[in-house]
Amino acid sequence: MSFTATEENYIKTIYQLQAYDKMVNTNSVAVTLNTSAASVTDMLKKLKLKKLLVYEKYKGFKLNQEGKKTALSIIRKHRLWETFLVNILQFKWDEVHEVAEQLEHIQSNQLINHLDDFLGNPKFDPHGDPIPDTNGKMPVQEQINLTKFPIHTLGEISAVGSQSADMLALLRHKNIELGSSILVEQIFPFDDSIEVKINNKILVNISAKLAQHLFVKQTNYESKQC
Amino acid sequence: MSFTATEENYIKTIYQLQAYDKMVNTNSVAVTLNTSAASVTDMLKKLKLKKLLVYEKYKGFKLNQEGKKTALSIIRKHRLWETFLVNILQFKWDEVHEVAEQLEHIQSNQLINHLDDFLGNPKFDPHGDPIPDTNGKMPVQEQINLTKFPIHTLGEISAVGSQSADMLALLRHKNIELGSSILVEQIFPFDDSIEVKINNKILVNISAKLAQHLFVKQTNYESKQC
DNA sequence: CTTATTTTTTAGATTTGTCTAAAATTTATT
DNA sequence: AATAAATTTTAGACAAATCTAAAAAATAAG
Repeated sequence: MSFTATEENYIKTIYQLQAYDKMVNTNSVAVTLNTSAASVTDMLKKLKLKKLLVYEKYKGFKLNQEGKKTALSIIRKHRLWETFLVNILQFKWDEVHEVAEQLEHIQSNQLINHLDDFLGNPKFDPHGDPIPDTNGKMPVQEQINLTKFPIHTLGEISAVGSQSADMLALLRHKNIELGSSILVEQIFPFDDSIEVKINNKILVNISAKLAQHLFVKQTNYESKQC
Repeated sequence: MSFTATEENYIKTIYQLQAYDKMVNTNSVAVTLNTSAASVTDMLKKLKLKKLLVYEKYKGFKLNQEGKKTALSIIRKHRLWETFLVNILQFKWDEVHEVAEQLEHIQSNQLINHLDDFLGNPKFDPHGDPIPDTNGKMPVQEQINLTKFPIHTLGEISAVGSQSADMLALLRHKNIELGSSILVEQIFPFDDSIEVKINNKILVNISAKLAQHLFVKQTNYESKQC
C-alpha cells in the first residue's frame, strides 16, 4: 500500500505524538502540522478507512500496528537521507531537515536499501537518533541528546555533534570534555537553557543551542565492574 | 519561482517535444504524458499565466526563454540523480528512470549543487545524455545517430535516445551497453535493419526503430597513444 | 468550396487537501 | 448540576489536477 506525501506527514506526526501508545488529540496534530483541526478530522477519517489507526470521534486516536509500521518506514527514510546529506554531501547537520522532509516521500524500496548499504548501514543519524531497519526495529540508544536527557540523572558526555572551533572553545571554557560526568540540575523554560553539574563539581549553564550539540550516555552503575 | 511536480512534468515534456524551437501541439503532449487533451489545454493556460510559454489557442505553443531555463534545471536534476543512482548506488542503468522522475522534483539548489560536486561535476549521464550546468549550458556531443553512421567504421555507443524499459531490456539482451564498440557490417534496405558487430565479437541485427534510438561516437584513433 | 474529419477548447464533474463558520460534544468552573 | 469554555466534528466552499462529453476551430477530402 502506498500513501500521498500529505498522508505520510500525518502518519509520522501522529507516531511522534503517541510515543508509547498514548492517545493523541486532534489539536496537537493540527498545531504540529500547522493546519486546522477540521483538516485533521478529515484526514483521520481517511486514515481510519485505510485501517492505519484506531479512532472514535471525540475520543482521540492512535496508530495501530500497520500505522506504526508505516510511520517507522518513513522515519527510516528520513534519517537515512539526513545521514547521506551530512556524511556524504557535507551539509551542516542543522541544514538537513527541510530537504530530508522532501526526500523521505520518495517511493522506492530499492533506492532506500541501496542508500542504506552505501552509507554502511548506519544505526544512528547525525542527530544521534536511531534509524529503524527494514522491519521497523530500532537499535537501543546508548546515547541521547542532552536536550532529551532526564533531569537529576547521572550521565557522561559521549559525543559532540559539531567540530566547529567556536564550539570547542566554548566547551573548553566550561571545562566540558568527552567523558565528563554530567547531571542536569534545572531547566529554564524561558530560553530552554539548562543548568548542569560537571564532574560533580562545577555548576555550568548550557544554552539550548549548545545542548543540541551534546550527547550524553546514562551512567550505568551495574556495568561498572572495575 | 517554484512549480508543482505536475507543472514540471509538463514543462519538461514540452521542452523535449519542441527541440530547436518547433511549435508543439496539444495532442503530442497528451500522448507523452498519458493524459487527455483537455487536461493539457488547462495546463497551457496556467503556464501561459505564469509566463513560461508562448501560446495562442488552436495555434500551438512553445516554451519561451524562461520556460526553457526552467526545463533545463529539471533536466539537470534528473540527469544528476540518474548518475548518482548508477555510479554510486549501483543501479542498473535501465532501472533508474522511474526513481529519477521522482527525485528530479526535490526543491533545493544546495542539494543539487552539492550532489553535482560529490559526483565530480559529470558532463554526461549514464545514458550518455549531456548534463546542463547551473546556467543551463549543455556540453556539445560529437555523436551521431546510428542510422547515419558510416558502414565499416569503428565507433562506440555513446548515448541512447530513449529510457523506455522495453528498449533497455532489448539492449541488455543484445549485449549492447554504453561504451560498447560497434561496427556496421551490412544494411538491409528491405526493412532498414542493420547488422553490426559488437565489441569486435558478436554479430547482432538491429531494427530500424532501435537504430533510431542509438547514438554512436566515431572511435578516435589519433588519440590512442599507447 | 462545401462537407467531413481531426484537433483543440470549453463546460461541467470529480478527487484530494485545504479552509471558515457553525453545530455537537466533552471538559472545566462555579 | 447547570453553565461556561474548550475541543472536535460537520457543512459548505475553494483550488489544483484530472476526467468525459459537447462545442468550436482548423485541416483534409471530395
